[in-house]
Amino acid sequence: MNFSQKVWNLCKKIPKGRVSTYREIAKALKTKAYRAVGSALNKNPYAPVVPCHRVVNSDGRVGGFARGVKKKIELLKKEGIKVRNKKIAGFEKVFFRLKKQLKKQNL
DNA sequence: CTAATGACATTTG
DNA sequence: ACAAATGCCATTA
Repeated sequence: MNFSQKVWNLCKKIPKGRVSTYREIAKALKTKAYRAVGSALNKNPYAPVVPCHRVVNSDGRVGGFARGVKKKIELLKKEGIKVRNKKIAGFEKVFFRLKKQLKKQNL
């Protein structure tokens, strides 16, 4: 499994109404390649399969999106996440901690 | 193999 | 708080 494959796999596990960060994904993969995570998501061929719009920057900003940041924000709002000025409202509340949550999910 | 790039993160001015 | 510069890792040319 390639790095990108792992990234997409983790992205799929982000529940609706929650967001994660590139940094957390990288950490979950035991690496610091958050840049590579972003790149992988950018070129992700499983557009509808992988909810890549739920991945944001570590400081709570929405970051970028292949089809336009605006689109990403719209999608997030549809999921129930409030976005103000390109920033996630209650970021800490909707933040999905990959490491912990995945552990609970697996057991 | 070397160089350049990016949906980032951190530090500095 | 904002903008710019630097570092980072995987991918791609």
